[in-house]
Amino acid sequence: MSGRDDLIAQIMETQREMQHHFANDPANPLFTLHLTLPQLKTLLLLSAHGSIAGQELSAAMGVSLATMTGMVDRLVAQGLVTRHEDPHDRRVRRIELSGPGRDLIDRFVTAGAEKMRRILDRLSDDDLRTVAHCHALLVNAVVNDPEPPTSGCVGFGVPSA
Amino acid sequence: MSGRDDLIAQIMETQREMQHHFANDPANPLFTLHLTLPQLKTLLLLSAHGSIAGQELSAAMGVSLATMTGMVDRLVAQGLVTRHEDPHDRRVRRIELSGPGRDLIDRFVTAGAEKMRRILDRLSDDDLRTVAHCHALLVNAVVNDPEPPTSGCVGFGVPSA
DNA sequence: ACTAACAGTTCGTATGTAGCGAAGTATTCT
DNA sequence: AGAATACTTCGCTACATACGAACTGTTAGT
Repeated sequence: MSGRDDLIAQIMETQREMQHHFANDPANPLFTLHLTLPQLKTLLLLSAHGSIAGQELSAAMGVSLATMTGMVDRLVAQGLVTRHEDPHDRRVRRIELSGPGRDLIDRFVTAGAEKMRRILDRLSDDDLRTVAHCHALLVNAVVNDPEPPTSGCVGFGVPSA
Repeated sequence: MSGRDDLIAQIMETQREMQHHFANDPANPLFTLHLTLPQLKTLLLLSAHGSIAGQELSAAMGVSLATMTGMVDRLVAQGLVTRHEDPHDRRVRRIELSGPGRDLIDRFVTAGAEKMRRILDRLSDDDLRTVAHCHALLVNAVVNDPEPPTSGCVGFGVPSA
């Protein structure tokens, strides 16, 4: 095993440790979320796609159009999504996150930010620069990852720098 | 605004960008999970506590004991948790994650690890050392955070590094 | 203009889960 | 022995997901 492999293994292990630490935190929003998993999946899909047609959304969710209608009805009722007629084809309904829906997903996805900020506040100037440098190089690599995102497993074991 | 504040704001923003990137990934396990949110909450609680008594678990979940019995029944039926009589008090049932339950939670919490590994594989030796150093200092800060974990919001916007 | 295809909604049906309180059973404590 | 405790079962309610069939409105093709 090379030094590189050791370093990578070490990084992966510390990453894993941190992820578990956060997942187990009672402040994890999963502990207070008042949605069902299919609803959360829907909101995440909308977050990824922006505006999407009903047909596409039901296909992406893997359910029938009739089921999707009911689900969107309930999300609309909660004010988390909006539904509009497509300007180019009046048969089509375009669905997207509402402001509150976007806020909820953002808070959910970026959970832990306050704790992270607190930790950054306590770093020395040098360490802070190291972290900033590290983040900069990793965000570039993550966002520009040439592999199709089907090969990895993602979730709120969301790795970051 | 000081240079430190700028650095911190920059880190938080790149962090947020990465977290959204991963959350939107179709490989996010939230898109394929066949559990309900209360079930997932239960599993995460068990992950945090190890072995826990039925009464404690129902209190932590904020539901009645009768409800918790049903929920644990269904998780036992899925092979994700085990239930045993407490050796010190035969009235008490101790519940804990089974092997498969532990695997599922680990995979869930550390989702994205494969993509992360791929990215690390492509870093230069110098950059890899930077990331390792950064991880080392942050994991220490995260795990030893003196603040009670009630003040922050956590989830799979799980910051790392 | 007419017809077929398409997108979405409504309706009826089925299933599963969460949630409760009351009653029952087994165990522990006084 | 009796009271308190921990859990389970039962009966009930509510909600959400999921489906296919039928329906309505719109678009595209002839």
